[in-house]
Amino acid sequence: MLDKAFDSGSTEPRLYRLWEESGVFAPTNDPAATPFSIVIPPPNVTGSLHIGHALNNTLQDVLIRFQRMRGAAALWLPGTDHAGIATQMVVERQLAAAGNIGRRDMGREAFVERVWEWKAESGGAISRQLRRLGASCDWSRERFTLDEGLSRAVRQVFVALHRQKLIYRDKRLVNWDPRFQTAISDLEVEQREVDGHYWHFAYPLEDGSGEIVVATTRPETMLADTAVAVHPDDARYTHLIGKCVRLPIVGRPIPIIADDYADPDKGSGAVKITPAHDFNDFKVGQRHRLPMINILDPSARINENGPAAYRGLDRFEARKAVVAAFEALGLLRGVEKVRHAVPHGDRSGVVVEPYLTDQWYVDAKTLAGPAIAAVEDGRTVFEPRHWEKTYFEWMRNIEPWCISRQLWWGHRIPAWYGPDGRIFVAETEEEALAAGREHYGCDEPLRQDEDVLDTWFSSALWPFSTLGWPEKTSDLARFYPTHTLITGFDIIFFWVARMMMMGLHFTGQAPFQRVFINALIRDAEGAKMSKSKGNVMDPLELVDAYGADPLRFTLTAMSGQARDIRLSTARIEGYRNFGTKLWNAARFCELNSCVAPPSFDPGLASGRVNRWILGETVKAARQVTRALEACAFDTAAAALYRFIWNAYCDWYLEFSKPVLQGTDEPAKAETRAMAAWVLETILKLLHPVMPFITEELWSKTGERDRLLIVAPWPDLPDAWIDEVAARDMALVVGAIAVGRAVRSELNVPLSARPPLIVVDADPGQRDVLRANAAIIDQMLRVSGLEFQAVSGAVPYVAEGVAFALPIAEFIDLAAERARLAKEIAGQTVDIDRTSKKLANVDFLARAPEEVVEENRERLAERQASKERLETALARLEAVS
RNA sequence: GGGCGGCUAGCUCAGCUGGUUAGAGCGCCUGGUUUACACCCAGGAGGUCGGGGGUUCGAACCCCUCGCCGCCCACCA
Repeated sequence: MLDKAFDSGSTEPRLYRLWEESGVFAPTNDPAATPFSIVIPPPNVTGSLHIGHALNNTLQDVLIRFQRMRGAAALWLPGTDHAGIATQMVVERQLAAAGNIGRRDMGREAFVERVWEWKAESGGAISRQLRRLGASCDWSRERFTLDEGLSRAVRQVFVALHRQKLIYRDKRLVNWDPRFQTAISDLEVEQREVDGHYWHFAYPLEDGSGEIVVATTRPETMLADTAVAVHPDDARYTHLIGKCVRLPIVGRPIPIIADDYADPDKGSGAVKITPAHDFNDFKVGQRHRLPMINILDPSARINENGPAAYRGLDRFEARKAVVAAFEALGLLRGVEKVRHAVPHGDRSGVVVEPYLTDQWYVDAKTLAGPAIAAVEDGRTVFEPRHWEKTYFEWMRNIEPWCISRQLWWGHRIPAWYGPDGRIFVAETEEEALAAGREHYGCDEPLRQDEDVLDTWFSSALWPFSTLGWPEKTSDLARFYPTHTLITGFDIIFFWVARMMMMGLHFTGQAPFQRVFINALIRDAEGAKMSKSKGNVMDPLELVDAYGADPLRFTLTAMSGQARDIRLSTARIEGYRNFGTKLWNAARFCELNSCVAPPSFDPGLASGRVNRWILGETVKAARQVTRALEACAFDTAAAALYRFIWNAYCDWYLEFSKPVLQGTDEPAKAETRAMAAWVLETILKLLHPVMPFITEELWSKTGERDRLLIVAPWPDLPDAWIDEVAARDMALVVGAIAVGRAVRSELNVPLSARPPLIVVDADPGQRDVLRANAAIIDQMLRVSGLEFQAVSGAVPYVAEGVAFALPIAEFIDLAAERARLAKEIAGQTVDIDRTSKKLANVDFLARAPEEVVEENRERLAERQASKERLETALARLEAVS
């Protein structure tokens, strides 16, 4: 006997263990099975499961469970990302909290060892949390981006790209994060609106003939100015081009140059040029071969290139000092407050500085070509399609990708430097030394590059490195390219684009056929969830409170494509109730000994009600299947909900009661079998979204030869759809539903059991109603059918059949009059609209014939019911 | 400045390539101890589909325009 309700707390972990131990998460070895693979977007190893992960991984799990049941060799490959900066931060913070010495004092080797220790202790949290969600990943294939295999792939890719001149070392401006003291890529820079000032400074002309005014929001950079630019056509300044100004404070003469970059409409029209500390100025500096003076040290303090009085000052202190100096010199020409966007490091949160350093770059432009083409010609399709625009936009304007990071945790760059600075790029130190020997003619000591690679460099290889590349493994042959990638739009640039580039370059094939972009989760008010706002919803707490299934169903149902998801517990509660509803339906079946014998062939069922629910089941299965094929997860969830609750529970099980409680044994047997068979089918169809409750019911409602997780997906023949049964049952449903509304509106007590009078129906309809009299009796609470009109009965129409309920003694005349008037008004509106349409010659001439015909039938039907209602109203008036 | 998405019932959202009276869940109101289920059952109220214009026999859906809301990219003179 099933318990009163499903206990998720005790059942879910038990079932997950059962699945995992049964080995069903690994793809089948059946060579005939079509491979279907997904690689997980590897969460940061430092991470814990947040609600976004819950959504993303639920959708992946729905898809992989669906494919597994369909018989595919379904592989969901899990793993984690070493997450350079994030992880290094966590461990450094931990060291600090424990009062230990810092990273720099520890030294590189000891620190990295400490990070590995940390990883061993607490790095697996997110994998455990994914299990609680029910994620059916193949844990035997779990990968980590710093694993030996993946590291080897990274080195090989680096060396190959270097050899192909697609990786190179360059001295240019980078975004420098002074807190972490590392370069970061453009994508890791986040613009934040802050309050600041425009300071207007006068630079005196060297010959004393006047001054030129420039404006800046970063006064400290003037210490590194090497020119002032004006527009060549700016009449105010043409006479000054070629002259010099004497840079205040510093005292250096710098030229006034002509460059289009200067915009006559902005400020004074003259702009200070600081090539070493501004991206635009850098280009101007290159054009004019200006000196590049770097005045900042790695922590953004003024270095030895600044005036003595400023050395060692933090950039913001230096800013104040520079402004004060200008004021003291009488050269401050104005200050305005401005609110402007300032670049910040997305991890560190501090203002980043354009900074002149040597770094490694990937020639992204070249790699982007094939990646753009693959999406253009549809080898890879984004879902929803509009994200392709975003992808193209970025890919077509891509900049060189700075891949070196001045960190310790990550893949160390496989480049070695000789005593003369010559670079040897090789996969191993031995190879580098050998190359050095060949070059120098003797053994020379080489020093490996201190830097590590951007975390996203290894992630870019994820779809093939995790399958064993560069080895030609059977997994690689079988599961690459992967089928679908499910991820968030926030990492289309960071990750998806780069996987496309690397995948195509190294394997010749796009790494996935389809990229499904899932929405972003917000709180019930629409705010982005963040710890600082305190509005985060912890998925594990939600699992504790409601179970994994309701959370999964909620996320699936709300995964509509084009929008942010606002999550509320009310919704989760609703789907918890849905699970309970299913549980109780199963209890009902159990109570009524509903089991489907192995020999049961639903197609041979003869009962009208059974043939009807069979057809509905086929239709529901079609809908769910089609929706999941198309990643229309919300549509699948809606179809399941409707079918299970509104068709199976509300109608079919109610219809079955008179039979199950009756004495017609053959009918009883068929209904028992059908009820059980449909329930079984429901468990299968619902399993991808609600795996736990369905697996539990599967095991408790019948003798099973296998787990539900590997049961075959329902593939039901259309021939099982019986349109006649569907039409017949629509009549029964209509008679009951409309009749109930009449009773309720007229406040007829439930105890009243009048007969149901069938006023006007054709013989076939009468037969249907007669055959279902027991159902109608029970559900409409009437006492049998009568086929003779009685005066004073309250009429209603359903499915074109006229019914009446003799309930005169209960009714309030005024209420009934109001009801009829309202009904008539409703019909009148529709009749007017439809007849107007049919009177329109253009409509008749241009609308398709079937639409015209539909409207004709509709009009006739409405007019008939209106007449009936009017007659009834007239009779009522006569009584009163 | 460039681009994207959204604006449909009190709330959260469905409504595919234009064609019945625009739907669901939650909430609300009314009535229910019908032996699967009160995490339930039955019924009900509630929307000029952001505004305006256009195309069309016909527009929530297509076009134009305006208005909000959100996001992405660029911008620190």
